[in-house]
Amino acid sequence: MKPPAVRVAVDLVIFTVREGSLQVLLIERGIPPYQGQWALPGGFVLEGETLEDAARRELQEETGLRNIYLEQLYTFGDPDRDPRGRTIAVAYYALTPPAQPRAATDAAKAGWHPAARTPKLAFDHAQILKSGLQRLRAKLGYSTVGFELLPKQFTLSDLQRLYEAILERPLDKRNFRKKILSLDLLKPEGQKRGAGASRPAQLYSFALSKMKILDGPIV
Amino acid sequence: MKPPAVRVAVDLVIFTVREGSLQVLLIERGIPPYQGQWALPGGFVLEGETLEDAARRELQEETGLRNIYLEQLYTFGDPDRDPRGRTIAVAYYALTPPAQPRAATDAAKAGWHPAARTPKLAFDHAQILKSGLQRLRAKLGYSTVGFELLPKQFTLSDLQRLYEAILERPLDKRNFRKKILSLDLLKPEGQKRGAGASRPAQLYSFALSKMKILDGPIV
DNA sequence: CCAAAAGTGTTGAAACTACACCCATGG
DNA sequence: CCATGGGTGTAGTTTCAACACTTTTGG
Repeated sequence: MKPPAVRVAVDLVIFTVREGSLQVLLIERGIPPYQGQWALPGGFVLEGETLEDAARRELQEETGLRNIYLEQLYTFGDPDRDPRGRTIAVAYYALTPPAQPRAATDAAKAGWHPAARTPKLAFDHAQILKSGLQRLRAKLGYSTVGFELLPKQFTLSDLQRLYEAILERPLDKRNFRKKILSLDLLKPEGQKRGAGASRPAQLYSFALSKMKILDGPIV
Repeated sequence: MKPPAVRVAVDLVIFTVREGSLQVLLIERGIPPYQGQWALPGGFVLEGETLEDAARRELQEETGLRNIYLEQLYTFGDPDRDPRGRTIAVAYYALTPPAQPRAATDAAKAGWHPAARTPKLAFDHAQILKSGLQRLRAKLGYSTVGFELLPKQFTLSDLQRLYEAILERPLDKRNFRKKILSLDLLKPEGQKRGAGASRPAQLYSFALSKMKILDGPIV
């Protein structure tokens, strides 16, 4: 028996935190199969491209996002996951600060949806999204991935709200701040956040340029 | 540009702990490319097969091992990773108690090698092995994967030696035993291990049928 | 002066680390 | 009786969880 030829796609679980909830970018499919249904952005791996190259190209083509955090998640290869024929999907997840996704090149609608309550998804994308969620939540607890969802400058309250939105549980303010500051990962900047009638908050930026796996738990 | 057809392989990082060290199963390649070099066992995914099916089939064909712990690791897809043409490899890792690998069906030599010092490996298998090692070490710390490397009955010293072999550092005997027993994962069996001129050790078996992610760290 | 969010310490409980001796057995 | 590995407890330290009031600002 000789190896069958297979198509290989990359699918992207792109997360952001907006309006107090974790959201995921979905595309409304313009063509069959699953025409009119929502799906994760993705596309086929081309000749001469690494898997990560393909993921970054799709990211750029479908959303305009570039230079954001990207990590391979899992590979889905059930023989009947795509009605058009054998296709395996290498899933990646990506994290971005809140941003307006550019319309996809093929004019399909793209938009943010709460990750906990999406519309019905095409293919096995519900399962892919679920793994993305699991991974993000787990990694939030022992790495600095969370910082990839914030703009360059942010307050400790911003960071805490982000953790609370993703983990879907409240965190103790004093303990959270103590823990984060003790990690020595943040550089204080100038004051701001005069927004609203309240005391302005210290702005910080992330001291590291790359995601880091920590020795102990954050939360 | 239309999607190119690609071949999809599964490669297996099969670990065991033997003679006090973590070892990995390697096959000596009988055919080009990399003829005569050592490689991870693996093979192509066939029609109608899920990825995990393919991995279990290869496991069985190449080593005779069945029903052992198997988990997807990472997918490697660099365009030039196989000189024969575009091939992506979905890597799995597997854990087995010490066992004699059956000769592979194609009569290639198969054998255990210390995971820390293997001969030069074919393809990008050194990189695949490295991810397998990383994952195993990480997962040892917060899950029960370690138990998959032991026979049905074992002593606490067996378990501790296993942890020490994989992590390559000594652990405190009293703290280790306290921690493991407090997890309430082990069922005591009848005495034994009269082997040698020393006090016989309590035998235990693993109380769970599946690998479990724990709430806190083991080590 | 009021509303809103920022900022700040302490205390009791739990978990972790380091550490040394006696026990049961076979030869 | 000796060598070998099995088995056991405590004390000091660190980490964690719970908890409430004061500060700064804009309106």
